[in-house]
Amino acid sequence: MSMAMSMVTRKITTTKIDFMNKSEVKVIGILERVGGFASAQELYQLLQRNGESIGLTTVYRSLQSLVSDKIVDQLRREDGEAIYRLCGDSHHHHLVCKQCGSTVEIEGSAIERWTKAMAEEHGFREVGHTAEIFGICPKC
Amino acid sequence: MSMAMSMVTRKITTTKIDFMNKSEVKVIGILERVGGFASAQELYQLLQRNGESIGLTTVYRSLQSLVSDKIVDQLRREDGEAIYRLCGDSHHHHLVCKQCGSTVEIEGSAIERWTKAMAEEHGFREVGHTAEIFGICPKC
DNA sequence: TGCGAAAATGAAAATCATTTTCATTTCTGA
DNA sequence: TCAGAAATGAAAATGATTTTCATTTTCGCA
Ligand SMILES: [Zn+2]
Ligand SMILES: [Zn+2]
Ligand SMILES: [Zn+2]
Ligand SMILES: [Zn+2]
Repeated sequence: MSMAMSMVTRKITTTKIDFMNKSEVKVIGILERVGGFASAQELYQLLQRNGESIGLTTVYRSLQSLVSDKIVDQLRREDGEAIYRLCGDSHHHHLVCKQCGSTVEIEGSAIERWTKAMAEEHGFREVGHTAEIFGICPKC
Repeated sequence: MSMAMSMVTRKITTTKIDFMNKSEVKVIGILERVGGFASAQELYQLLQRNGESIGLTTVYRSLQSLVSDKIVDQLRREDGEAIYRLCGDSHHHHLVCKQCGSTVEIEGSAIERWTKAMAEEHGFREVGHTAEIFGICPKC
């Protein structure tokens, strides 16, 4: 559907290696710096602050393309806004303070196993998950 | 509407009914008829077709209220639209098909323990959590 | 090197779910 | 009965995302 995608599809006939266009490289660059999830709007603002010349439309288009090429993961915040991150960033979860908003990244090997087990038990494939813990931190 | 009546009769055994207004009862009635997830817009249209007099704003307001009372579950479709469904009383999580939207309620004792352990480890109190699994179901 | 086609870009408009505003109606309890 | 509170919904506002479309850039090839 997207131009970038059809281009990739066509050129991939022999190898998986292909180039991305300028905008996609910029988006990947900022995602790298962010190191985790960010929304399209946030990425756009970060790029602006970094002095990059790129339009919001193009940020959205690049993200779409990167997602459909499996280079970027797309999830949803609780309010429905889409958030993106580079595939391969280490997977983790969050412990968030309801009061002050401070966040702790936590490892979730237990939850990873639980997810896998539940999915298998019900015959689901291509499984992903979300898990966040909310509470009140020691300081609050 | 007979559907709503049966609902009222059933819910009277709980304390929840005492805090529900007319619109919330209507919304619960249509959710019962739907029997699964539906968006606010869809519920509104169904209510209209059923000849119910209720505004879209009120549907949204009722859903918000029911969600915060833990009577209704709120999830997100892949496109970010919120979807709702009547929820069992006990705490549970969901296994949702990305393709057809079918859902399975799952027990999460493992994840409950994980949550508690993580919270304790970091000194958090008054802890709650969210956890959903997304994948493709056997039928799809 | 130059040209025409294809791809990329982004500003502005459109879309669409959701929220807010606010005036009106309905309910409640003394 | 009546004043204040709660509920309602139409219309406007919001905000993310998509679409449109005119312009610019890149690419393939002679
Ligand atoms: Zn705190
Ligand atoms: Zn995980
Ligand atoms: Zn399915
Ligand atoms: Zn749980």
